Amino acid sequence: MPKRAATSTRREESLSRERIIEATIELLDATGEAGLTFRALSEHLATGPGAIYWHIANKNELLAAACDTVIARTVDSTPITTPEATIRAHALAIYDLIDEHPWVNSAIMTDSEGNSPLVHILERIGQQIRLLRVPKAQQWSAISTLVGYILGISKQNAVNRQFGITHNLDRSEFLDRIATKWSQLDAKTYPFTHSIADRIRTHDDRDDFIAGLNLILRGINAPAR
Amino acid sequence: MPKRAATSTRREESLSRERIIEATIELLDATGEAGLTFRALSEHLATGPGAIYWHIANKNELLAAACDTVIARTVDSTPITTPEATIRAHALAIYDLIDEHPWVNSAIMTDSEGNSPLVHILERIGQQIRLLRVPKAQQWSAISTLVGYILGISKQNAVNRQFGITHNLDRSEFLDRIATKWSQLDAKTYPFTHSIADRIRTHDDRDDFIAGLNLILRGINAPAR
DNA sequence: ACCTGAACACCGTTCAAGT
DNA sequence: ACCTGAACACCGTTCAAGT
Repeated sequence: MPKRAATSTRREESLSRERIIEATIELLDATGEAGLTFRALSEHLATGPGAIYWHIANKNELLAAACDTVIARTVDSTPITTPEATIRAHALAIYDLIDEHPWVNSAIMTDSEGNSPLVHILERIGQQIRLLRVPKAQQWSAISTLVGYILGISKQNAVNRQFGITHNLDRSEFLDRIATKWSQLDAKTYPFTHSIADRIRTHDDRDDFIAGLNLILRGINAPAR
Repeated sequence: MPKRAATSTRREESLSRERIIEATIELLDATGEAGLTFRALSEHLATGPGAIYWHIANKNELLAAACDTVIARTVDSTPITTPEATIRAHALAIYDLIDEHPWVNSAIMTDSEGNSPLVHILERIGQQIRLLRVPKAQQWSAISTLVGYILGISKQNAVNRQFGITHNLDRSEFLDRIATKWSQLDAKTYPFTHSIADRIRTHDDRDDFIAGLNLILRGINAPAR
């Protein structure tokens, strides 16, 4: 790591894969996924759009590499305590990461030059599954369910939030509209949706995420029937 | 429903929202999400790209409407038996639907002209949650976890499968490459990933999906600690 | 009222030409 | 070896003009 105290962008530095990825992350955070264009990125790097192709194969690889960098940073900086608490902490860290950087969504399952962002998550949570003394035969379903749940919910949450932002909707107003719509549904054909219409107004997505996580952890710990 | 025995496309019929959506579904199934362009669609309908805008606001609405149609059909044609079996049946039906029509992925959370595809799923599964005698206070977390899990995993599965198809990878070959990559990781820093490298070779995504579903259902039925 | 299709303002990617 | 930027083959969307 030869980089040191590079607070702002320096133009004199030559192009490099690392520098391109750093600029990509900045651009994605600043302008969102739609804002990442080769023209904007090359302008940010004070070069031409073609120059980037010397270091990176295409847009997919660019996104994947940015994603991998950001996931690794998050996992590495989340503390390890007791198994269940560590799983919760990592789950929430990833949830919050994707919430703040919704573009991570699109690239988390792809891999850039061989190693996928997924492995960082898999490893950390897998180690805790072992510590919970889950029998070897059930470790796979435990880990695949957990990781699938964490990524699945986090992704959806990010998409929803982003949708709200791009259509600049006020959250409570938005939920209110759904609640109203649901309570206007025919109570005979939609009795359940009707009955929980009010509940959606006060719900918190992050709390729901934790509740589901607890449900799964309870299932992992419960004796098989 | 005035349509009857319209086996192939008829040009004489005038344009309509319904006809456009039907053509959209056909085009999406035939050529995938990338294949849905206004130019291709208008050609399919023997008209110009501008004509579609008379009936539909934009591409988002087009996708949302196609998605809603296809979800409603699936939910309506899945049988209702015992609560747990019905939840499983619907979960799998949606899993398979998204697997077969991966484009559903992009639109399932949006809504077209007021009603979201989500409501169909919510209602059916919610009714079964009630029949399981889940206390009122826990119904919300149960339904949001279940629906979140079902959609989350199904979506990821569809993305993965689609990735495999567009890069035309042989599945077992692809898994083999991941397994090899994982087993080549440093066993000290990646002990867990290392240990399950073999497991990934034989795993079945649909089985994992069911296993996770069972874990959640077990958690829903288990007594709170 | 409904449809047409040229035109506009963008994309990702390529590639001859430069240094 | 690395960079430039014009050019290519596309997009979604608009809108004057037609019927």
